[in-house]
Amino acid sequence: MCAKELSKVYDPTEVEQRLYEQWERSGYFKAEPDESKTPYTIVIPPPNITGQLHMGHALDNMMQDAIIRTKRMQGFAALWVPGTDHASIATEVKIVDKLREEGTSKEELGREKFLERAWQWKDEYGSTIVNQLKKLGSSCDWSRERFTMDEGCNRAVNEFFVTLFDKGLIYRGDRIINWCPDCETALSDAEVEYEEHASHFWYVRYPAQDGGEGIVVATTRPETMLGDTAVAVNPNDKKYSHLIGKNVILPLMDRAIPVIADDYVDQEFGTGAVKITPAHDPNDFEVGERHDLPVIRVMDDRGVINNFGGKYEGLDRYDARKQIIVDLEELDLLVKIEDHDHNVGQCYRCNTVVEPIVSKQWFVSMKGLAQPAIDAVRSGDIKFVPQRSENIYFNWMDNIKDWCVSRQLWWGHRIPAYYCESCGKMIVSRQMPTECPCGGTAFTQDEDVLDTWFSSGLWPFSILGWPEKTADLEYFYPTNVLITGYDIIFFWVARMIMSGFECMGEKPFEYAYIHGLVRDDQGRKMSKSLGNGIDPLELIEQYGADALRFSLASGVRVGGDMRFSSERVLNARNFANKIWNAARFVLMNTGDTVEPIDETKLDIADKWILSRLSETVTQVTDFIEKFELNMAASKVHDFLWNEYCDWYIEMAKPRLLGDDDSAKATTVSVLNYVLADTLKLLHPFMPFITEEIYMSLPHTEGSIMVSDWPLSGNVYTIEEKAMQNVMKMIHAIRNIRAEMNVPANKKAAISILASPEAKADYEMCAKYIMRLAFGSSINYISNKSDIPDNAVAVVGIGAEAFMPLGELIDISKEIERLAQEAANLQNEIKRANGKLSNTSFTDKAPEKVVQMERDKLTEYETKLEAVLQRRDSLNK
RNA sequence: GGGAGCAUAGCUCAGCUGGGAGAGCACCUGCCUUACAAGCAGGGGGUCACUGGUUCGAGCCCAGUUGUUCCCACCA
Repeated sequence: MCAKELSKVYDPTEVEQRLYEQWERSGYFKAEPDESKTPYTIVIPPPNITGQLHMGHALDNMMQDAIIRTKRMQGFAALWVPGTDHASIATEVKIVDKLREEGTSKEELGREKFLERAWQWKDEYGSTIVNQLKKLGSSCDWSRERFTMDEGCNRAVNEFFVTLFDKGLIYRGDRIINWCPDCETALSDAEVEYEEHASHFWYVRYPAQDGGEGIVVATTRPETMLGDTAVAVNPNDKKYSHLIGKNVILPLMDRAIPVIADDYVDQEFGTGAVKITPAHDPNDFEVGERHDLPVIRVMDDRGVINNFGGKYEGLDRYDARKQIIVDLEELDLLVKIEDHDHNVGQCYRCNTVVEPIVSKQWFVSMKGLAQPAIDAVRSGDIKFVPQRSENIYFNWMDNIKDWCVSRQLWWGHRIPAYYCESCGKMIVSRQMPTECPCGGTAFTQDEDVLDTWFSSGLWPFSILGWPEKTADLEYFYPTNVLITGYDIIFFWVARMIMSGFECMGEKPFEYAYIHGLVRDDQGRKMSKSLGNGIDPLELIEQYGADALRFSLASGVRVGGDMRFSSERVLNARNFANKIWNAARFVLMNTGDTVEPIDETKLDIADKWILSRLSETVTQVTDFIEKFELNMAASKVHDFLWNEYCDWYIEMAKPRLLGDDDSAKATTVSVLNYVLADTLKLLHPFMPFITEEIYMSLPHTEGSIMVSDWPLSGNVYTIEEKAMQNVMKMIHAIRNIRAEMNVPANKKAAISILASPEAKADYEMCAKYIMRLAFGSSINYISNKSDIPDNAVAVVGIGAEAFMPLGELIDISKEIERLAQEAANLQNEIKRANGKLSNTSFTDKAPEKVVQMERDKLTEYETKLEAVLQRRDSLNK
């Protein structure tokens, strides 16, 4: 593009779309096993097919993209595998809702037709989220896009299931599980969310069978009493010892149930007596097993009382509760009601209060699987970033319980267990068996499907070909970093680690980078119900993907949540515009070609900026390596804006306008090369604008995506230091001009009296001081006698500057100002002297620190001398 | 009950292994200085939550207190 065509304001919309299409066509996103390169692999946390891109995705994917882009430029075979998750329960809930709207139901449709609908749904909506990820600029290898329910993933699921079953690590049995009466399926413990609800304790008397007073129990769920099969007390509890072994009458049901003794009961809590409902409470279930109690399940799958609930049959669980309380009151068996806040478990998908229910389900035995996964993190084989997020992991893993993996849903991987239609024998196998030992040849597959996370837990290797031994798997596994939020450590991260060791015998990733949540500007979780969600797509449309990405990058704290407001994006947009205009300036001054940098021709300003660039390259590279993207982003930002634009470009102007062709050419080279390297450093965060500019720089070839990551270059310590002093002087001059309200367009003659050591530096920078300190002329003087009259003085390091500002100078005020400055310096000198005369400081502090203090002291003393002399000379 | 994070300018947050408190926004002053007013130059503004300790030296390390956010477990 010709420089003249660049508009004054950067317009991201057109650029982003065009470049993304170009990138996709170019094949730069693709990665193949390449023995000449080192692999670097990231697998995407597959978003749900029902999903809409939200800020969490945006953050997550920006980070992955930034890292994979960096690695690609650093010469790795960088692979980022994308895909989507079938999200069994989440998707099924949505489809069921849709069917309800249409006036039908999944039962009416039947399994086969329902699944057809589900696949249609997937085809229709699964691409939405993918297209949204593309809008962000994600450089995934789309040719490898996967789906957790595709054929390969299904093979992996069956393989894993059968292997675990054969090892005895998967079993089927009646256990207490969390049941969602709305979704009508079992849930795993991780799928239950607890929330505090205001509720009550109901104290109910169970009269003794022999007509005695009996026993009072307290309960938060009175409706479960219909299924009580005992009352338990602590064996050491004297107040109840006489009842142990006797029977009490279960009210409303008129059933005699025993009073049993069990250590589980806390004498101090409630009445010290507990009603035992083995079918509806996990603790009671265990008590029941110990005492061989009957298990009576009184609710059906919809949470409605069943035929074991006597006259309450047909009532919803909450209606039954109300009725039971009324009835107990009438019987005078309700002793009292207490207010009680109570944590209730809710389904993480539909928020319905879950019911602990005994049910026949499939379980994975976890203890054995967990051990190698725990060890790997303990030993540092897998590293969590930040390290403290390990705590969440260990806490879960150390207390891991068996995982209920069966779901009474249709959308998902069907459990590979088959039942012989002749003899009922169960066969677990990779494919439908052909013959049963009994001779039967007809089989029915288990109705249930597997927990979504059963398949996503295999993601890092199933998408590379497992259980086949593919070249991809060999080359790209284990992956390097997994980036995700702390909210799915249990669901996903932990399970991938376990399955990784089980299936591959090796960790699935080296680093688990755990980031926080994106919150609104008041620190609240973004949610649909609050309506405080910020739509990343709207932000992209308004400000551009680069701006969104940069604002996210500069906001991520390692491990912490981030507050987000669109103001941040506005800032990033302004930054994009700043870059754009810097580039515009460079291109306006650049011809068709750019000479390579000739070190022998470099000016002090060139060396300064190159030195600063080198430092920036080191830091940015380092921070990205440590996944500290916010630091990396802010370093490039500061370099580009505060050093390259504010100083270097300004210093380039007098040279570009001058008539020294060689200096002009050198300036153009440095401007271009430094800009190109800076764009590269910025590319991981702002891929589009950097590409757009990079491709228009004459000395670059091809796409920035596949350019080489910058290496740190020469550092010019001496020039950097000298330049710094000059910059300080310029700053001081601007400062005093502003103080005296001298507008920038009113130029002043500047005389500089420099020390012999600093003289050369200040002379070299004449043109810069002239321009940046608003000089009309500049001359270097050697004697105090040459100081112009009526001049204001600025004391810098190694030099003093004088500006006759004519009528603006009030001698008496100037003397006052100098006196004030002298006082400040004296204070500093006093402080430094105090420190340096403290022997414990000089003895114990590192030499470097002491020396720094000495240098400061000398500097202040020199300055003070100059200030005092100046004051005295004005006084005369 | 167990555990973790956070507390720094009016707001949002940086601050690396301890060595004179920073940025952006907001505010004030002056500038359309031909890359950029989505900008430039300058400025004001902080008892680094509190208390104690370690240290020559603490925003940073240690102990405790308060406030706040979150995670886990769960008592019927």
